Amino acid sequence: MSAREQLTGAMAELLWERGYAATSPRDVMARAGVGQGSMYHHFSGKHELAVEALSAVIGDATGEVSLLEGEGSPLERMKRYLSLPRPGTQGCRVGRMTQDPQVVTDAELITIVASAFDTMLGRWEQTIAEAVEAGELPASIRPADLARTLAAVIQGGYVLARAKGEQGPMDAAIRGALSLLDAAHSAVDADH
Amino acid sequence: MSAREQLTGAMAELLWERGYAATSPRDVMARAGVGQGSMYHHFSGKHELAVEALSAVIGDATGEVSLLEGEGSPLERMKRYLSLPRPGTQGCRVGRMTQDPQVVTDAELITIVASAFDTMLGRWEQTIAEAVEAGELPASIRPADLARTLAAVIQGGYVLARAKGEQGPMDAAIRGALSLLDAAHSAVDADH
DNA sequence: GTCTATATCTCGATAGAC
DNA sequence: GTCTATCGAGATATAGAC
Repeated sequence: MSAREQLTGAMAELLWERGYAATSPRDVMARAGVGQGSMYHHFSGKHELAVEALSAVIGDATGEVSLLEGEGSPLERMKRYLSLPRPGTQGCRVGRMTQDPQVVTDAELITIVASAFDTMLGRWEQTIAEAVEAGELPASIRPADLARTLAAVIQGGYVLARAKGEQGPMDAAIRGALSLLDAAHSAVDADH
Repeated sequence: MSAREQLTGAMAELLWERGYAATSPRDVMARAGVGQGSMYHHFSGKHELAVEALSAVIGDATGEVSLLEGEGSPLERMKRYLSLPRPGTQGCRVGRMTQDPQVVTDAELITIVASAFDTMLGRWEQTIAEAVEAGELPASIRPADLARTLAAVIQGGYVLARAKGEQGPMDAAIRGALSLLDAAHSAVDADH
């Protein structure tokens, strides 16, 4: 593997483990097993390295959201995506960035994060709209709102899990959301 | 105001604006308008100053949760607390800490954060249980799960708002949660 | 392309004058 | 109690040999 790939891979790992501000170029080079000269040959500095690493991470994460477009009814797909295993105590590799002061004030980095969320929210919105049209959820549900609610449950689940240092709160938050969706589904049936 | 109070106040502000790791003793002293000698006279260092500042912040936040115990039916109280104004783009002063690598590895700080969430989740759980008993929510709802779901919506709302740099996603996430609660409420009516 | 050596700054803390 | 001076370490980057 080339030094460049070693560096972006190490940066991606460290962004997840420690965030951007807390990761030094020295940390990245040590984990990549590469000298300082290599790093500054391939990248202008920490910022550029993070841009490339974060873009790769977000490519993976965006791929996972395609589970919202697979087989099954819209509501089944929503529940399936919510139920994906998520390592709560490690935090979300994307959402984590929004709490890093150096990321939020870095126009290029925060734009990458924002557009990743836009993509995800767009898929959520579409699937929820399909569920409403199919009569699986009440017409009172606004897809744009519920998309943000469900994305927030996942992001907030990471926060609660990290606060406790346990997986439990993440799983509980998801279960609660599934039970609300089931209840909402019952409500639409009752109207028919 | 005493130098000590200036220092804890300044630290509380900076913890919110920048987090713990990104706040240096120098920053705190500058904002407090106090010299280095004063700071190390009153506190052993950055850690102890943060413990005192964070404890004060959490005292305030915990007081706000008492809205879950005021007047009105359980479901009304839940919706009222969810609807409190929250400055999304600034982030949650408590939840923010969980993404800071220096906080998570500091046993005393993360314990303060964890116990704050425990207090809040306990009040949520009790109010939800009351709503189920009162027939405002279906019996299929597990209070411990839904408590974490609704806390996660708020925490996740902050994440989405910071990603976009806008208040909108926070408000949308709350609206979506309220609409799910309303739908769940309709479902229990239908069963009677 | 990759390395080591070095420069400059800031961090978090200590020393000691007043 | 409050100040300034200073320390040792690490962050981020540059210089220049190979």
